[in-house]
Amino acid sequence: MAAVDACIKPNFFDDGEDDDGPAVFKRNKTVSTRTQLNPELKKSSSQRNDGSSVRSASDTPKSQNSGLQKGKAVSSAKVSPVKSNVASSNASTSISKSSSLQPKTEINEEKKLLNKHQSQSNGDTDDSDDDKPLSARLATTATLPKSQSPNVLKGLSSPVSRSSQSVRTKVVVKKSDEDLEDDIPLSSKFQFKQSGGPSSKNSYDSDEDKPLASKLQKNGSSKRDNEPLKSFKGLNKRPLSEASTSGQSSIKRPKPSSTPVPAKIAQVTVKAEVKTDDDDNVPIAQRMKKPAPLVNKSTSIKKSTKVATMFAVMKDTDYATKPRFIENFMNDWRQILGKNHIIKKFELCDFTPIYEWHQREKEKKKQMSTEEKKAVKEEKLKLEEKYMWAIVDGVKEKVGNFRVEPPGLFRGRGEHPKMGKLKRRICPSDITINIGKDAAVPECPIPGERWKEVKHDNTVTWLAFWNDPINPREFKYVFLAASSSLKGQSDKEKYEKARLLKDYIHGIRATYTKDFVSKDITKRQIAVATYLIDKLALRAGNEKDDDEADTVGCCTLKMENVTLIPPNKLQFDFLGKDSIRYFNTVEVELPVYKAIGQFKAGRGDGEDLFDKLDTSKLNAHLKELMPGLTAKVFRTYNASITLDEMLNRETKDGDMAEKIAVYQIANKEVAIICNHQRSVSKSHSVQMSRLSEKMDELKAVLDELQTDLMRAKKGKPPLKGADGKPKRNSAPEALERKISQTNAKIEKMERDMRTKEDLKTVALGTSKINYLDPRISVAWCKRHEVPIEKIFNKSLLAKFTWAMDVDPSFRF
DNA sequence: GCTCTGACTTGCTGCGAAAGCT
DNA sequence: AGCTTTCGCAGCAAGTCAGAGC
Repeated sequence: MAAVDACIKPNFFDDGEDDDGPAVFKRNKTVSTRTQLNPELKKSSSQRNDGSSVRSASDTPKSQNSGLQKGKAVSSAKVSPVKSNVASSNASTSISKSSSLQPKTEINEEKKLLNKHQSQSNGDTDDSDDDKPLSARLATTATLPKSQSPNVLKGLSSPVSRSSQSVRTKVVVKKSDEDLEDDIPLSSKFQFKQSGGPSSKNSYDSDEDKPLASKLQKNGSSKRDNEPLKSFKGLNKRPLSEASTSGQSSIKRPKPSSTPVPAKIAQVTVKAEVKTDDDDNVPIAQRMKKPAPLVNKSTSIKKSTKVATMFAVMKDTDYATKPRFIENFMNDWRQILGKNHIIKKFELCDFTPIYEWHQREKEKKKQMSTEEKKAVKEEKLKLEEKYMWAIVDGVKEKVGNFRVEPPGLFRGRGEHPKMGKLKRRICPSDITINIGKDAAVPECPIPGERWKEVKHDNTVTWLAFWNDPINPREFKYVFLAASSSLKGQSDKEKYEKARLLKDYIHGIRATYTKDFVSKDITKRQIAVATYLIDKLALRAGNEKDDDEADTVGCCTLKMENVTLIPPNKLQFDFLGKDSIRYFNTVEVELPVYKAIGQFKAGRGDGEDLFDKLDTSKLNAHLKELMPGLTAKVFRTYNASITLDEMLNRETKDGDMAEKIAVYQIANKEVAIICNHQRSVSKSHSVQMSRLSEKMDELKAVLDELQTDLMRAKKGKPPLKGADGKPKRNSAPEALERKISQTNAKIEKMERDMRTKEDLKTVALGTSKINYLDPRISVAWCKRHEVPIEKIFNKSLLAKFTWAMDVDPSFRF
């Protein structure tokens, strides 16, 4: 495995039996990762970090395969958001990641990064590597010395994005452009240049069936009361600012594959325009190195095509019809096309051919035999195995997502101002890795590139991070998997804290009840906000920037989000996290109702309901009431206590199915409290009508049986069946039996239909994963002899290994 | 005391596989 | 066996919240 440090690898693979199991790593260490849990630790670490200096190119450990690298002045120069720095000096070779909090931790980790950025001069082949593991790409493309077998990837889908496959066509690539090109159907590239036919005008907006269209909508609708969705105003608060920044690199997301398809962009001919500066996203050092602008017509075309493909594959989604998405996409695409390109207007582009090509590719993939699929999967797994594990304090732990995100168009949720922008490719030089001090630095898989930085910070849990290309002030991290003991430990701490709230909750409620009428308006607001968070499980509601979707939480509720309904009801209507609508009318205590009335008095829409409050003030106050208490603890507490109480109240001595139904009802209750919604499946209505048809049939059968029964009792023969054929005589007892069976069927079907309808917008999984103390479920299963597998799937079992040995008498 | 940064948790969706149904 | 529905999971967006920095 190319990328891995020799000494690391053995550890990873040799002891492998437990590799895939939900191995339980028992460790005693309890240091917590989170700052809050261990303030001291954190503090010191940060201090330390600050003190350290930023590594400059020269500091980098030679161990990185830098031989080749062009020492780019690295990122240091560029804004690295990272405040810290590397412990460079000591850099000696060690890099393994450290994540553990313990001093001696050493995590070895292997990481793969995908970028290719500069395919070294050989430049050719840049076939859609997006989906290949980096190393594989290298192998194929170039010089990677120890790389794995060259064509391993054939036919594989990209590690980056699972569903797509890449085009293996060869393309001449020049360095900086590569990014965009991977995966674009070659032919489409060609097409680009040719002038597209007369094409229909914008088939684009016309023909789509927008399956997604309804999502927002439905999300919006409240499941609690089926109220029609109101429309929310979009936010366009911000004019696509940095188009320039983004424009730079390329991207692509779809990955398709083999067959080149002539995708044409309708009436437009794409001109290959030479864009000299299109290597914006190329590390400076590399650019310098670049012999000359290799960018030429063809690369530019490829790039453009890639970007077009990214859009084309989204043609049948809701995004493709959103003006903001289109505008952002066009702005970024234009940057790639260049100023003088003939493509100017979105409306004149026909993305259909690319879209259709993509559909064909998907279909092809679907048609593969089971064996072929299996083989591909195994192959992929083999290639990725080395990136899947880290050694933390000597224990092999599973790594969470070890892939960087492939280039693509940003799909924000709700009315996100940046939707449609190009998400550029992430390169090694974007990535900071964190490994044990003594661990060997994982080899940078791309010749000529190097990691942005190698750190040895054992006070944090991340293994690697890079800046989010859409919002460079933010980061994307690689963490250990949910099943790791590190995560399990913090999960457990989370639930322990929520349990602690049980001991304080009465006092807290008494306090806020008293403060509903406090003279101090801040106090009153804190009291009311806490009440809402407690009673309605609202989120805290941090402030948001204008370049994010316009959503709110408790502290950021606006005047118009809460309506007073006399005598003492409040109607909430707002978009919360992920732009999911929260619509709920609740009866509240009169003092709360009055207080809200006061807060609203004399103020208008757009203003904050809690103008004296923000999340830090609120949390600071909560902390005075209970150590470590913050707003989100209430959600965990209320979810878990609800499950615990419902399970214990409702479980009867029934059969297994009944017990599980009890669990599901409780789970549903929690999901509703937390407002966990899902979009209605596209086929929901079809499925429902199918069920009702069946129901009608059953009822008809029932009627017929009843008639027959009546006649049989009178000694008459049954009437002819619906098909006109005569039926056999049946004894009344037999008919009665059939009737009761049919009734049972009808009842069951009615139940199923109700449940289906009921749950069509309710997502049960989120609460199970994040809010329900697994010990409640495990203990309940033990008490009622329900196999835990009926409640938790494989990954939840792995995630909750820490909870499995709980005592059956455990109560939250 | 406020803003910004950084780290980590929470959340929904889409896709492919498994399970269920006819 | 073939089709439909559900399940499981990866992907990645979007929250929360602590602490640094000004």
